[in-house]
Amino acid sequence: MTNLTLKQLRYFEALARHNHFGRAADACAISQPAISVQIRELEETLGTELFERGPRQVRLTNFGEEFALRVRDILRSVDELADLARSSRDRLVGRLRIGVIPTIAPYLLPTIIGNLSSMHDGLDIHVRETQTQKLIQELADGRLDAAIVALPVSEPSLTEIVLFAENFVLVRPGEDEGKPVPNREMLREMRLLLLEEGHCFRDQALSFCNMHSARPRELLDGSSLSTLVQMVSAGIGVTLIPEMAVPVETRSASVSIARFRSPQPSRTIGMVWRKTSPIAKQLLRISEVVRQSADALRAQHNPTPIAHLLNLTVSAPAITKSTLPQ
Amino acid sequence: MTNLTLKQLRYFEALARHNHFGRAADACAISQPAISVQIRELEETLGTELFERGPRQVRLTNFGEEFALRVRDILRSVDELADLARSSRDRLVGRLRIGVIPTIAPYLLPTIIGNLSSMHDGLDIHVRETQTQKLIQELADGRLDAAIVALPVSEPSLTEIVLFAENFVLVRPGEDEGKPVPNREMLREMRLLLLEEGHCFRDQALSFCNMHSARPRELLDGSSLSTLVQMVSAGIGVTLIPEMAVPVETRSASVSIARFRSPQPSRTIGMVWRKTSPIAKQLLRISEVVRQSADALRAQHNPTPIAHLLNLTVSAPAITKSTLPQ
DNA sequence: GGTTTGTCATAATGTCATCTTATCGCTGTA
DNA sequence: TACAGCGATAAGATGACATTATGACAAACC
Repeated sequence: MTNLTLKQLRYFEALARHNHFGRAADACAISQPAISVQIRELEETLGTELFERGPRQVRLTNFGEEFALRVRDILRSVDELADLARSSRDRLVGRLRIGVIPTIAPYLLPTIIGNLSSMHDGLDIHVRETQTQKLIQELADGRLDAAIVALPVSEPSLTEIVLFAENFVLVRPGEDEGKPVPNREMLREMRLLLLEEGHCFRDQALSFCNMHSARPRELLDGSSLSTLVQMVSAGIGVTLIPEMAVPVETRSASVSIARFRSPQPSRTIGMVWRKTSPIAKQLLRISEVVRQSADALRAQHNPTPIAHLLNLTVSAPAITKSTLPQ
Repeated sequence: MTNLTLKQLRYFEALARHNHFGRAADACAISQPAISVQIRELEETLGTELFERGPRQVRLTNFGEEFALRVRDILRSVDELADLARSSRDRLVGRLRIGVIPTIAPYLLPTIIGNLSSMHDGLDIHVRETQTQKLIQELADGRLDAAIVALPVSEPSLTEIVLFAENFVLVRPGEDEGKPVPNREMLREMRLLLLEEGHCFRDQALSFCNMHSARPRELLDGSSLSTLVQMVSAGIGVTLIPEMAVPVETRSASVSIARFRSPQPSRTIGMVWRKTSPIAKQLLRISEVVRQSADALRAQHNPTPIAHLLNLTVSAPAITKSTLPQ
């Protein structure tokens, strides 16, 4: 009692079509005994005769007719499987789940999603916005396909690719416009507003000041860059924000923006995915799109484009300050 | 580049369910390398990865998810095939195409169809009413499953089974009621109305009179027994009809019915089907139903039931005549 | 009426696919 | 660092399936 095989069903279909063992065998590019044996085994497996073998002709039985209808359906479905695979071999298809940290998401995502959607039309993009730690966990769990975070992540199971570097700028109350830019030491004396625990950007900012998260609340916690900027605007303190956030966050706040002297604080933004991800190639291509989107975005607000390589020491000739019109 | 196999799809489904090669292999009652190899080959065939193999877990890719949905559909359909076969192994199912000669059909069919339908509820019965020659041809061509005809057919490729024997009775104008029953010789002198060429009953009647179809139209041709009886009723001649037709055909005609003295003319009605028919067993059972239906039908109109065996010489004690009320 | 032809079934044998056992290599963990 | 879990790989054994050759049988043809 062997099992049903697709081969048997294919032979059956051919025989049902030709009503002739020899011609069906030709159609299947096999010899006549091969099909003969396979049909017999199929019938034995089923426990029913599918064909009525007359001396002059072969004919489907009633049951065979019914069987043939279903078999044709099945074979079509199976062939569609292969088609489906072929069509999605190179094209990225289906759901793409991408995670982004909150200090990037609002500024980069609209552009990225627009570009990706227009380039891969069958793609539906799910975005998850949360802190690095959770993103990495979800990535590892397979609940995300990729994440855009600050590097390095240093997970050996993940591929990291650099997208760009972005500087941090100082956000002060509007009336501080023109005042000398504080250095790190001075910054430590000021009331520095930062994101709450868990945000990588908080750690990056603290790191710039040579402070560590152990140092408790001399500083206030804000839940978003937007909140921080609003608090600065209200004169509560100062904060750092990534360059990319400037256009959006300072639009409706009376604050002044100042760049630090070299070495400017900065972080590297990159994209990560599981090394085992089967869409690694496509993700690499996507990372290109993201990088270009980011470049375009920053060029749009920054007449002097900033090199985006990590190990770059810019000796900024002067302070570039900009207080954007609200 | 091997072909897709049901086995591969089954293994795939198991792995998709368990996300674990070892457990999936257990579920399939095979070793782990077997499933490992088959999945790899499936992926090679498709040209796409179905699973993402992490160090700690195995997970479906996006495409794998889509694939799994379709595969489950396919596997279910395939399993249904086997179920279908099992359920129709003994039960007669689907279409039953049965042919009946015109001198039987109107009298027997209503009962037969009723009985068969109620016994096999999935059965849809197609009836073809035409002359023996065509029935046999259609049977041989596979356009019919069985036929009810007068025996013998003497086709070596067909199985014949006797259903019953039926006598012929003489139909005379109503005013002949009570007149002596003619014998064969006398019959030849009378104006004998018969069915047109091609009906077996015509030949059987002629044969009884020791006439052969070569003998031309001393006699008129009617296209149905009903027509013949109506013509008799109009005084045009006499005719023979099978006993079974009496109740129906003499209902609305003023004719008298007379039985012949022994040896009574008779014919054997039987059922035939291709020896190669896969439903031979079921047809045999059906023939039983037909026989019982016929017996019941004749008993209903004939208080003295007539033995239905072929080689039977009945010395009819008297003439049983019946002119039924219209 | 024997012979030929067409057709499917069966037998013998070879080949390839596929399974099993044994083992490796990697990864995460005690 | 050693160990345990898990999947991949290798080698040998087994089984499925193909091919060629041949048989059986009925139809068709001298």
